[in-house]
Amino acid sequence: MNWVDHETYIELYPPAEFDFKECRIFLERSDQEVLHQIKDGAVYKLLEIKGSLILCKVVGSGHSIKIEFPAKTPSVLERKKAGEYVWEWFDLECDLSGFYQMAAQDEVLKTVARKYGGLRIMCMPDLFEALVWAIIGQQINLAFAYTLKKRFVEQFGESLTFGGDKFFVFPSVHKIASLKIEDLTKHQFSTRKAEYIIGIAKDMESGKLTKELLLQQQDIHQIRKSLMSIRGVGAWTADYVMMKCLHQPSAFPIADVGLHNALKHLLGLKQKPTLNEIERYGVNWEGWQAYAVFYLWRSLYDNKL
DNA sequence: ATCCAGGAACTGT
DNA sequence: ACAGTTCATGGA
Repeated sequence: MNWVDHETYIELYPPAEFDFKECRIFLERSDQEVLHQIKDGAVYKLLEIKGSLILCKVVGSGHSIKIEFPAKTPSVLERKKAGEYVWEWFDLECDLSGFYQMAAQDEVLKTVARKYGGLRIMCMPDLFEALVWAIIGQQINLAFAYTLKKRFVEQFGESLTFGGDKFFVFPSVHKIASLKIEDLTKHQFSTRKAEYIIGIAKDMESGKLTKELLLQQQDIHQIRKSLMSIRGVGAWTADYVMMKCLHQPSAFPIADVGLHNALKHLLGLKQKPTLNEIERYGVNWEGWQAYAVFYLWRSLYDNKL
C-alpha cells in the first residue's frame, strides 16, 4: 500500500490506470445497496476494525484517494487498517497495464476498455461477505438479491448512526453461525440458501475456512477446488469469489448470466452466446478474464439492461 | 400468466 | 463425465 497518514485523514496513492469516478459509478449501480452510500461524490463506508466501528468518507482527489473519518478520528493502527481495506476494495495492488494492452487488440473489449478506463474490479475484501453475496445471488434476479441482502444486513449487522444516516457493516460470522434455518427463511431465503450460508458461517467460525487458507493454496486450480468443496459453492460462485475477493485476475465465471447478456447486447446478437462462443471471444483474455468480465458487467449499466 | 434470474445439489444413467 | 430434475421466489 502506497499511503500517507495525515492523522485526521489518510491519503492513498493508487498505481496508474485508476479513475476514482469510474469506480464510484460502479458502486452507484444499485439504490438498494446497504453496505455503502454515496453523497456529493463521496463514498461513505462503515468498517469494523478490531471491534470498533469506524465511518470512512472516501473521496477522489486528483491522483490520490482521501479517506476522512467524519464520526471520530481513529487510532494510528485503525487508520492504517482502513487504508488497507480501501486499497483492497478498489483492487489497487493490481497493475492493469497488461489488461489494457490486451484489450486494445481485442474486438470485444476494445471499446469498453477505453470507455471505462481506470475502472477496477470493486472487490469484497471480506470472504464471508463475498460468499454470502454470491450465494444470495444464485438463480434469482439482482433486484431481489439486493432485497435479500438488505434484510440480512439490517437484521443481523451492526450499525452506526451519524448525521441522521444509519450505516451498516456486514453481519459477523459469529452471529450468523448461531442462527437457525428459520431465521433466514422467514426473510424469504430459500431453505437451501439458508443452509449454505449458516454452514459457511460455521466453517469460518471454527477456522476451517479462512481467506488465508485459500490464498495459501498452490495455484488457482487448487483454490477453486477448495472453494467448490464447500456446500453451496459451485463453479460460478467459486469463480465469482476468486474474482471479487481473492484478487485472481484469471478467474472466469463463464456461465454468468450477466456476462451472457452483456455480450449479447454489446455484439448485437439475437440470442445469448453459447459457452463455446464465449470461449472463442475470450481466447485473448488469458490472465485477464476477471477484468474482461467486470468491464462487460459495467457495460450493462449504461442501457439499464 | 409466463418466463427468467449474476446456480447448485441431487439423481439416474 | 453428463443430462435431467428440483429447489424457491420475485421482477418484468
